[in-house]
Amino acid sequence: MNVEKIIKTDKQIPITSRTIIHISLVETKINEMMTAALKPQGVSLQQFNVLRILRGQKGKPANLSTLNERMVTKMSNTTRLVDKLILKGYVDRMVCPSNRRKVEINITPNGESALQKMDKAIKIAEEKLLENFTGDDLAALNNLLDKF
Amino acid sequence: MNVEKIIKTDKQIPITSRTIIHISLVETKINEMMTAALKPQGVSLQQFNVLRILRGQKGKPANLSTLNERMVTKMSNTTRLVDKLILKGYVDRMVCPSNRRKVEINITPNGESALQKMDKAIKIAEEKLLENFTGDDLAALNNLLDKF
DNA sequence: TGCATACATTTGTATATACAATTGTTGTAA
DNA sequence: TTACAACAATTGTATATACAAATGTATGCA
Repeated sequence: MNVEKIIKTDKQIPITSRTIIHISLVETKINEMMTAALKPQGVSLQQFNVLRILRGQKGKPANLSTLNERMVTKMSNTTRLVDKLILKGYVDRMVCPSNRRKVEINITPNGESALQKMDKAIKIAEEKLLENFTGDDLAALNNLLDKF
Repeated sequence: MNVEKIIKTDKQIPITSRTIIHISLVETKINEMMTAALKPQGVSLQQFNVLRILRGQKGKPANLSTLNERMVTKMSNTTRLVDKLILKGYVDRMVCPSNRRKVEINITPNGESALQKMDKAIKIAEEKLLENFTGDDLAALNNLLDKF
């Protein structure tokens, strides 16, 4: 991790920036590894997250606002994200009968079994990412991140 | 920060994922605040980083590979990033006379003064982001992030 | 009933990014 | 010298994302 190198390029960068830059670098690394892990399944990280949320619904359909609330994405993208999952046959979408403004999104059996494969790949990637951490480290890290 | 809410949506998400998701959420928050801070100056976070690197060169021109090495971006984007900074008059680019495959990129006086305004805006955003952190917290956080 | 307003989602458009292929330049070995 | 590989940057294309505007639906109220 080359934080120091970046900081040192410009003496006028304040020390507090180090943390900010460091987080950004770590996040980039995480993103790259997760994306690579999901590549064989042909889904993006965001698509994977949608599938996980849907599984957590346990059959109860989710509408777009719910998905959006639990994700890190903007509303306009959620529509297109779901579009792509439909194309892959991993979810289906229908107009909510009780309120036709809403849509109901469900994970398909096909989606569930694909998700299981993704879980395995993600788990391996995570173990690799976190190999230097003890349980206490992780707890401490979470506590610190909560301060943001 | 709504990490728990996300985790709880799907019981099958392993505990270690909490940290990973948490970092991603924090990074998103940082990104949003920094982007908002830079908006009045009309530059993206990436463009700001290029300008900082160029300032650190102290007049010595940087070529694209150098910029790229110190950034979190892919090569193909660096070209277009610099294109935009040229349009704004913040940097200039010329073919390197000693090796015509390379280019030399410099920050302009115009760019330097714009960068000073950006520094101020970023500093304010950072202080807001880090208001709950002590110096020890920041040191601990950096140490933990180094384990990635 | 009719109309304004709020809600849920979608679409349009500009910009950003990733990845692969391409261009132009240099170094080097037959 | 020429042919070929390596290098540095750029371009093409597909996909992703942000933001604003538009669509269709429901609700409240005169």
